[in-house]
Amino acid sequence: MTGLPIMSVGKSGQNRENLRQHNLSLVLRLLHQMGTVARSQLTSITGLNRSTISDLVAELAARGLVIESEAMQVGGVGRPSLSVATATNVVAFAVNPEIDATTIAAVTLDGQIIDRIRYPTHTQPEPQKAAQIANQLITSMRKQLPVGTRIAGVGAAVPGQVRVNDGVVRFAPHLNWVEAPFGPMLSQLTGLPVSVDNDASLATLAERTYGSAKGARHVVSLFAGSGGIGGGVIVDGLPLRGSTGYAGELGHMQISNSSEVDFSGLPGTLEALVRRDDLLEVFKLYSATDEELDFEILNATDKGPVKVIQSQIDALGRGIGVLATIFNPQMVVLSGFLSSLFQFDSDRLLDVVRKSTLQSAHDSLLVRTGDLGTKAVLVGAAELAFNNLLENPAAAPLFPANN
Amino acid sequence: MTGLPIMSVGKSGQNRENLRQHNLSLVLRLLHQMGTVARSQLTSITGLNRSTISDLVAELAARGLVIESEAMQVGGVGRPSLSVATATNVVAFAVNPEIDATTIAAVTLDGQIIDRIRYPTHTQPEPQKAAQIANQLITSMRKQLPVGTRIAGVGAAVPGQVRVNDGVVRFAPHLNWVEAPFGPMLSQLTGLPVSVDNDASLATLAERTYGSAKGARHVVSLFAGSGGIGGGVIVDGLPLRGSTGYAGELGHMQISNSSEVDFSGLPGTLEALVRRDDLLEVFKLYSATDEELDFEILNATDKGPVKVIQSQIDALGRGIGVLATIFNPQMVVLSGFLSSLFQFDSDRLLDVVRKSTLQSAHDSLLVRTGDLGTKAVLVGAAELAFNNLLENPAAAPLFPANN
DNA sequence: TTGTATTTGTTGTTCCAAACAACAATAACA
DNA sequence: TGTTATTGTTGTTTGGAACAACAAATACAA
Repeated sequence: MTGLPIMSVGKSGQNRENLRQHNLSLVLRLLHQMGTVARSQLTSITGLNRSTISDLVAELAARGLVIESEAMQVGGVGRPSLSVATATNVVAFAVNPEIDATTIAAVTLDGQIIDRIRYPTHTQPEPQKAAQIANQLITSMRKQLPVGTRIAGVGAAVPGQVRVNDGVVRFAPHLNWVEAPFGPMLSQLTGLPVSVDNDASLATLAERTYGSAKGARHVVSLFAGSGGIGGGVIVDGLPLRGSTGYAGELGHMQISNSSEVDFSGLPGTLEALVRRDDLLEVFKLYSATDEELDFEILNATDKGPVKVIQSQIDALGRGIGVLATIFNPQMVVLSGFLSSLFQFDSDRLLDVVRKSTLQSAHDSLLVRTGDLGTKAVLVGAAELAFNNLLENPAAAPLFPANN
Repeated sequence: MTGLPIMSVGKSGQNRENLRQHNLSLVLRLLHQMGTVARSQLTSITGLNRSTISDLVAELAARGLVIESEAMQVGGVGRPSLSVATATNVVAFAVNPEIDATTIAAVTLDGQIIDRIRYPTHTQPEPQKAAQIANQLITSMRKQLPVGTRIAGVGAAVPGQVRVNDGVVRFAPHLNWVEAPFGPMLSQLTGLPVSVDNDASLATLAERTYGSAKGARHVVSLFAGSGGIGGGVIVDGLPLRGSTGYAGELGHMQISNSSEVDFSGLPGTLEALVRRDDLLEVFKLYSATDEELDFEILNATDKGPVKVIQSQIDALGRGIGVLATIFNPQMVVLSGFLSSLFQFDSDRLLDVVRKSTLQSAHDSLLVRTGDLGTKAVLVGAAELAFNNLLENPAAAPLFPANN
């Protein structure tokens, strides 16, 4: 019972530096999420003293991360409080390689996309090629950013399973990538820190920070696109990652005895039962944008399509029920064509959910559609890139846009 | 974008008191988990300064929570380090009402059960009655504890869904309790603080702290008894509770199209497919202890029983696969007769698990049996009761055993 | 046995971030 | 115009962790 240190608490003692870092991080995170906040609000939200907030904001301003402006609030008694906002010249790059295109965006510290390029490719790019494309796009975008812009880093959202620690894409079936060190490659090329994660997990993060799950502490999200069904989970305010970073692959959970297999070869999973291709087929389409598919679903009346839609709604409902039972979240967020399914017959979906969910967990459950659409992945990827800065505002490096 | 505070960070700014509290809590938690630790180890584990550890330990000793003793380590160069251990006179009571008995235990701060009473009942007790029984047992046990013993509180492990915030048992099918305020009742009777949680969640906590999942940060546990299948999840070192406290009801997740229903009326769930009663029936037993059932399973050779066992193994494997895909845990811990199923044919179980788990999440997955057996629930309940003390060693109240 | 190197505990001092107190600034309102 | 309420600012206080110097206790080599 003695001897070996059994726990892995890893230097979690708190000293003065941690204290300051924690508070700086807290203030910057609040501004990051809320955009503009009065200093007096910061004191009441954090519980810190007026003078402490003054000091913290001054330090953040000195580092060029926030800007103090004249009071904007009107109506209250007493001296008007100064407004604090995130600096507009701090950005992160978001990278999203997909089967038919690679997209790049520049996102500001308050979550606004200020620039965006979509670079179509004929075939699915090799990892090395995708990294080169991304680097070129970033390089050219970097030149066009306003002088004085500073870059926090790069976040990549990949449709596949990602080892978050080292930025290696373990398996991305739609890109045909296996054990691809995309993060290190792109970091090498750009000279910027690169973080990589699963696209659906990042979209979830974006919905939590700016979208329909804003501020929620317990969220399950399902995200469907041409690349199957992805998922993301927020537990107590933080993304669920699991021991090696693969947690949240909600599309691949088996919910039925069906022998239909998904893109990873598992039978009876949510992804095997709720398939974009099956919808396209019944609508006699070879390909369609998300908007076109949405239109077809919402206007479906023929028996064939309706039957397929209903069967997918039923499977989706069961999946949601399982997740709600396991996680007891405040809400479930649906994106991509899943929100079309929801809107087609929300009563049916909610009914299936109710029948598949443990009563207690169902009581306060909300099912919603995502707010951010295709922005979610990019904003989420930028979130990932901003994380270092938000975690340690005093020490995280910033890079010049043009040198 | 301004105005309303959107986030719910709730006074999370850190001040000096928090700092001290955090460090006291950290040290006490380490001792709680590791039993006896050298002071020099505390410095290296926490990263705090030697003199700071000295100060913290002195404060904890002054409050009677820890004891410093002579150096026990031998062999090293240099001055031997003093040993620090948790005080032996601080205990929590664990309460576990079940269908046919109510069990009480006194557990020390280092997780040892020093006293235990099982009080059989003929019928399932009403909440009020169960609270009275528990109070009587606690009162009599309180008198027999050594003079000077101090009590941190009471933790109750209930086989059902518990609203952790207010100690109300929302639904416990085996006890036939609905919306029963068991926590407040017992607190009223005993005059002690009472916390309540689901029994399987607490057993998981115990396995994480002292059992086969000791020190693991990502654990899924499945726990089977006469009351169906319960579950518990540890995410990043902390129990998963969900937004209203009902998370982790893993037995009630639908994994198949079967129409068999579980105790909560849901069809096709893990609990509906892995049933103790089905095993008893095929063994032609009316009732059996866990040990008897374990013996029967491990020695089964007849075609009928083997077939049932195999079918349950297959369902269990699928359930584990779903959970491993969702949570990507380091390990899955099986307790109760699930460990018997595992031991009967571990190859078969692991094979099913492999086929139901996303490859990435399967790579580093361990499946283990629980170490603590029936102790787990009681130790876990005591953990719950100790939580206040561990969270804030300087402020949490302690109560005398005999007055 | 003695001396040296090594590690740990102890004590007094230093340092730093947050709290606090007093005052100035700026609004609403009577 | 004076009063009240709220917020920002400045200088001081405070508490807890780090630090430095020294003492204590061991292993090991000479």
